[in-house]
Amino acid sequence: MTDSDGQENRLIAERRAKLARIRETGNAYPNDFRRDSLAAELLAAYQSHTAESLVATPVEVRVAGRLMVKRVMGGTSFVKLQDRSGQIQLMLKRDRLTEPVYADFKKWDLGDIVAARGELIKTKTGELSLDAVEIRLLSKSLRPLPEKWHGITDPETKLRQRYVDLIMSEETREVFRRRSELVRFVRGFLDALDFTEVETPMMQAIPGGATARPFITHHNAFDIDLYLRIAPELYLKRLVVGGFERVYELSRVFRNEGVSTRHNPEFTMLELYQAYAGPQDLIALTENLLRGAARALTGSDVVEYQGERFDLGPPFAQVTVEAALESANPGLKGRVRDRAALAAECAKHGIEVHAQSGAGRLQYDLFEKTVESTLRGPVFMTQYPAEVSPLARSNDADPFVTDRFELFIGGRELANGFAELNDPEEQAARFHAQAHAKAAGDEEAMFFDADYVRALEYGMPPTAGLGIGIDRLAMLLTNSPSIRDVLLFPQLKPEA
RNA sequence: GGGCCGUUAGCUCAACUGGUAGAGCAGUGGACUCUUAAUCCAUUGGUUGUAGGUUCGAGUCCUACACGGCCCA
Repeated sequence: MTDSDGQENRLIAERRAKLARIRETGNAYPNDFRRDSLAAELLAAYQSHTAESLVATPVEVRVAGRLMVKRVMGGTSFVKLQDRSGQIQLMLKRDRLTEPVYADFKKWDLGDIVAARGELIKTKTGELSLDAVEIRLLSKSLRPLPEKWHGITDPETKLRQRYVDLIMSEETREVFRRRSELVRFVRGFLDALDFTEVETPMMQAIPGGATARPFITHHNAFDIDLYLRIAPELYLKRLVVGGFERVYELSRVFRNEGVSTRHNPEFTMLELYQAYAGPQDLIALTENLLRGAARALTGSDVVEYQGERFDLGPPFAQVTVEAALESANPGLKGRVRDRAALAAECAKHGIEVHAQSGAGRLQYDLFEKTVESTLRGPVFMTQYPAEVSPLARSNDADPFVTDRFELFIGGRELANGFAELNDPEEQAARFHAQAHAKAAGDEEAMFFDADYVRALEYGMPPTAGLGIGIDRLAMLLTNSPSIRDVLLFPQLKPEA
């Protein structure tokens, strides 16, 4: 692992010595070469041409990239350059390049950044190649690349040295191209619906909008502690008050919790708010967004994920939390709001029951434990308890629950939305209850945000809001088993 | 936090019940003017994750620790 081993030093030392010789004869890191073609463009345009037609109408091009394959023979050698689009083969002939240039090339190493100019040809085996008349070393690579055939297999090295993983693995490059495509799709989708993208504070004096432990940092000039945001929610709703009737933010949030295949301390969330809309409007929007993203990224409504198939084509099922609880826990039949019955079921599953937890809290804990992982989906779970939804509007007919929904696919929560609580007095009461729980030791409970209540007092139109975990959606659409696979630089413990 | 597994050359992997740490790729020297994981000849390279312990002898057995993976909470 460490670089200070004599062995690696020897390999690097050889390359450093080569670099030193290059420095003696000129600029070792020139930046005056300009390419005019990418590997994939050339293959797309000329792979179908015959050898004869390429001779009859010569095409001269300039390419550059990383040296990934090197097959040296006596007077003719073949190498492959890798650029952002793919790889192209160069044919290097001693007679054409001249003896000293060819001799220099033989000293180059895999990993070097190289430029070439020449005419396109077809080799005897029909591979489109560049018959080089000029080659240059643009950037010396000092560290040896992993083995060409297997690349990196150690998952830790792939994450810690993502740059090497990206050099070696087309699969990894493809995952992150698709993630980028996903984000672009989402922005286009929302822009087309007349949503405005905004940026709200990541450093907040009062973290809110979710139940989670925040990171704390310090602002020197004000000499105050600030929190990294756990959600943008309360700021986005202030903007709805201000008249941004359709608003979204697609950006990073931070939660001070452990790492797992599904969790990273910082992750990317889409949150959007739409005035004069209800939960069913956002359920429809969520379906359209997922369906469109699947089509854009995979060309199909049917997503294959870790051996399962999920059809995002038809409208997704909707099931209430209480219905799912009753079918997963027969002991709750007809007593799904009975705190004693819920506590008994919780005990059965080893769930800690706190004295201050009401029936809603116990329902939610039991739901997470006995239902969530069984939900294949896509399915919207609806009617979440008000007790665990302090920012959601209560259901008109049944104030025990809120008009909230969560989308599950493959046992994982992907989205969370609800009709927003816009009654300032009830919001103040809910904040008080949260602050009370926090005082009683619940570190994830919310703070009382007086300015947010003041904003609501100016009047917020009836609004529905939605949050979608972009990393988890990227996992689904790239068939990645771990969130680390869709994060370029996931959080790891520092190297020893 | 608990359980199990992993860590050997730059990379990918071997090394039986404890008995001289090996191979392929990469590298170095040589041959080779259409290769496709090019081929052929020769060759360098190791504090076996770290620190202890048991033993005549430890990559291998024991303990602790570090990092990672999987499962559970």
